[in-house]
Amino acid sequence: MAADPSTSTTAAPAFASDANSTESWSARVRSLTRLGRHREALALLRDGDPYPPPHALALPAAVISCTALSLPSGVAQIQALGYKRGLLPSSDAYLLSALLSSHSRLGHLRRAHQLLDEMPLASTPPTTLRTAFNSLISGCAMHALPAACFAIFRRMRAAGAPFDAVTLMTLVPAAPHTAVPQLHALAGKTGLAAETTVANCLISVYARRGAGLARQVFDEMPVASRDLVSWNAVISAHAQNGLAVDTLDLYGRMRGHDGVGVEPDAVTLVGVLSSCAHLGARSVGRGVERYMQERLPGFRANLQLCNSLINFHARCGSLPQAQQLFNEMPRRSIVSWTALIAGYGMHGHGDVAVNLFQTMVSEGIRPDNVAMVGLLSACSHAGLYDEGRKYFSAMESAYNLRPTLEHYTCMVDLLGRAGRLEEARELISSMPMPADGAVWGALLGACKIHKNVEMGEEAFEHVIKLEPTNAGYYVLMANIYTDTGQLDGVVRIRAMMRERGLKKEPGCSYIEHKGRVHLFMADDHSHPQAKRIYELVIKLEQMVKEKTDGTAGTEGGRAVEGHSQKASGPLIGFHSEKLAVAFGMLNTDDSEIVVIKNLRVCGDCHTFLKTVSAIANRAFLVRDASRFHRFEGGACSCKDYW
DNA sequence: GTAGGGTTAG
Repeated sequence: MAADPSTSTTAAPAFASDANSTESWSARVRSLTRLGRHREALALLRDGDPYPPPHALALPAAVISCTALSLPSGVAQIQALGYKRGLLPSSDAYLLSALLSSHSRLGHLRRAHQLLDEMPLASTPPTTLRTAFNSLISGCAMHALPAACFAIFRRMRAAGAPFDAVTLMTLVPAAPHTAVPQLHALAGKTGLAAETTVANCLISVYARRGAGLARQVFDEMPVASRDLVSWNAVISAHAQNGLAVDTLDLYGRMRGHDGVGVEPDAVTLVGVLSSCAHLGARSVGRGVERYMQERLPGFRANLQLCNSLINFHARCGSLPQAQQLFNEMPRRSIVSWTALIAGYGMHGHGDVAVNLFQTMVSEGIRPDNVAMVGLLSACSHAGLYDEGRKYFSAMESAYNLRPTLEHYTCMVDLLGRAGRLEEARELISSMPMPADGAVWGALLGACKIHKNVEMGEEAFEHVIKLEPTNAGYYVLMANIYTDTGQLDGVVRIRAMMRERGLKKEPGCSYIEHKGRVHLFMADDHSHPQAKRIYELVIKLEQMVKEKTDGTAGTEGGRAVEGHSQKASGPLIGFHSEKLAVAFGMLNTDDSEIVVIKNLRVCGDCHTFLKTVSAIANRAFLVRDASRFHRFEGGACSCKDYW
């Protein structure tokens, strides 16, 4: 074995004055292995003085180094040496475990089993048995052989070998989800569930199927036994399952009293930033960014963390910051590109998104399904009909990607909003898989824009079969009837909703001011400044009415939120975004007012905000459920296409 | 000295 010249030179001085006993020689091998300098470790073992022969302490390290370098013949040599010196089949637990793990990692599971079979079960100490079985189980887990893991575990118990936290930590992630509660119960019975590592493992595995059980395990842990990994696991569990508010709540607790002695790391922040991005929680996210700059100086080298930050900025209205971060990254992944592409898409800059995508491809990055969703939705938001169609068909022909339901949803949205409703419906019938609620919902949304009752009814029929409890679709259909003057239809839909006990999701908007979040619901009077806010909205309504008199039309949407039975009343709607914007106007001078909203902006509010941006000479950036609208000088960045 | 837990984009 030749030493790697680039690293062996650095190794020499450290050991130059070392004694020549076999122990210190072995210690040198072990330490090189631990440092990941595997070639040097093996070179030392091989080229060192063969007499006296290497101490037993060097052998497990040598096995690890051979494994890391994928050298099965080296492993075999060491194993032979182990037999020759009587360390095997069972007297040196460390060598045994290292060999079992090595054979399993290298995919030689039969050899691993043989080694286990040779062990004299009766005369081997239980702790040695335990590590031996654990090693083999973990090897099988690494090769995604869950059945083998459990077969060995049964054998382990039959042999009377005790299992421990490591056993459970290896089995739990390998187990089919239905078996996890049984392992959990076993952990409880044996007291192993109290081990932090076992609990952490249960949290992360439960998290794959919702946050509920993960949270329960976390909550049941004694506060003092929660370590950084516990917090990261529970925070990620909520972030991954879309529970952004709970994620931030947990983060707050971690930073406060409950997390004493635990400092967030990059993993924590990845989950937190993702939730900030979803919520539009700008001040929390900026706090995270400051924390990174102050406490994690090397964060730019952390791809995942940078990607999360790009996504955060892009989705929270700071495209320039997202772009700058992207430019400064030493290394980028497809995730970095996708976050930026989707960000430009959300802001209506479809052309930029398409250019970025082209650059990405020209740099040799092959698009994946997620990148295509970002690109197609960017085309959709910008009305780039031809590009959207081109890239959709390129998925299969150029990139060997099979379109998923999400891609079809984007395309139905793109075609439908472009007014090509028939084409959109044809696309649905050509799909190789059954359409889901989102696909039909996209068609329904397009029918709302183009006031097409017949096709809307067809889409509605499908969508409520697939998602009978999603109130948003009923509201959409009702709005189509409202817009086309079919009030009997509106009544019918309302009756359906009542019968089914469905309530439309309340609209809410929020704005951050001086580090605090000000949340507004439709027709909400709870804000301390409510009186002034309403006075301003009413005054602006009046001004807007005068300015747009006769030209505003009845741009639908008044049934979207709030008390829409007043739809026939005066043209005053206290939708949440109007309240939030008014609050911003009252409390700031000339900066851009940023509002985050949970539902789509309705046509009335859209007209209102455009006009007010001109009257008051202010810029408003509103993120609604699907994209950004930037209102300035009487126009919106969506060019009224949304 | 051996076996080993948490991570992003739509």
